[in-house]
Amino acid sequence: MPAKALRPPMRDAIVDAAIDTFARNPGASLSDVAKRAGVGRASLHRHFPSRGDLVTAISRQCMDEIDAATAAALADARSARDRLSRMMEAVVPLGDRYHFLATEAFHDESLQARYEEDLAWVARLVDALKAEGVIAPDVPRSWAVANIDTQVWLAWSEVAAGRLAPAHAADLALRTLLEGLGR
Amino acid sequence: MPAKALRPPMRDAIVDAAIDTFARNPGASLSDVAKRAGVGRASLHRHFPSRGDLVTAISRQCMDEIDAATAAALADARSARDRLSRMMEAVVPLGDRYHFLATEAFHDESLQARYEEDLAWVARLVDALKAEGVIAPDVPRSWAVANIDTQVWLAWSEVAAGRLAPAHAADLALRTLLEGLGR
DNA sequence: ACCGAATGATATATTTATGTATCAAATTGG
DNA sequence: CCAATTTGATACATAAATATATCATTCGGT
Repeated sequence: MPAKALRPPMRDAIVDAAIDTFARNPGASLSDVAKRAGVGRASLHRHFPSRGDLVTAISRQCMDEIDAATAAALADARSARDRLSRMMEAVVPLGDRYHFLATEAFHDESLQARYEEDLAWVARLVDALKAEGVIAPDVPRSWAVANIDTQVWLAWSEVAAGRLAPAHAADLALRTLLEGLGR
Repeated sequence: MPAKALRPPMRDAIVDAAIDTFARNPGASLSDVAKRAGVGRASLHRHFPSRGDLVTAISRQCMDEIDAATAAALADARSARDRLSRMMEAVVPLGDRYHFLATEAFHDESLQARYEEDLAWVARLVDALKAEGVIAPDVPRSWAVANIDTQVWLAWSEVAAGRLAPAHAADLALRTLLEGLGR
């Protein structure tokens, strides 16, 4: 009877379109975003007075989605390797979100802090993977972290380009990380 | 006595500065480029009437440098694996150039064709690596190509950030491609 | 020292993106 | 069906980047 949010508000459509647009072209104009969202530019400004407001909203949304997806995926992981595997599977479909955060310079202080927490989480995951012998000890931590980021984005790109199925892409990304392309 | 080109012309300084600037921020303004090159913005417009002219000049320069570096490095390579290894070592120091080309949409037709040739070269290299058993047969060609591109850029980034020495970065990139981070 | 070319600084015009205001039309909720 | 809100279209203002033109100064070659 309450029937809250029966119709997803225009705000969400704009945010989705903006993520999509900015992932492909970080310098895209607000007209581009409005066009992709199928709304007038004026309406966009009603929901997000300035470009910065939109970017902040996007950032928060991306973090929310990624945090939620990983939290669910990691619920009953039993090892670091398991956590990596589940994380990749969960995050690859959100690769555009992930990439947006990775290339965005945050103006909002709380978002900045939250993002750095996520980075630190990956760094700790890498350490745990080393402790389990999954990642070699002589691989620099920064190299491993950068590669995890990259493989997620790469996998998403291949899916978005229609060259790979989501599950296959995530599998290839994980395999490339842990065993390379060899054999 | 001819003493041609004793002092590198300002044109080269601008191109170098532009590559550097655009690699870090694709949306940088011409003022940024001029500042980094240490020249006036008016002088920049004398050598490159429009932004497009500058971008085209950069693209050509990047391709020239990369083609020259790889041609030299591949002179006496005896296997596909050898070609990959030498190519990576040669190209990682030019990673900013490489990445610029990979993210640039060419307006010039001849540059577009030349770039696609380079892409096709990498694709053939991947096929040869498969034939040698260096790359597994079930790895999609597009995945391998994308990973080679990415590892070059990643290695350069780590070098540029001062986290890795050039030789170490190229080695890690090659190893990550062929064996992953594992063991 | 002189001359010509190239440069930097400055001014100005043009374009593009951004942001604001207004209003008629459409959609929603009652 | 009606009223209130929301939307899209339009017009307008502002800011930033781009592009062009001018001129005094500097630099290199002679």
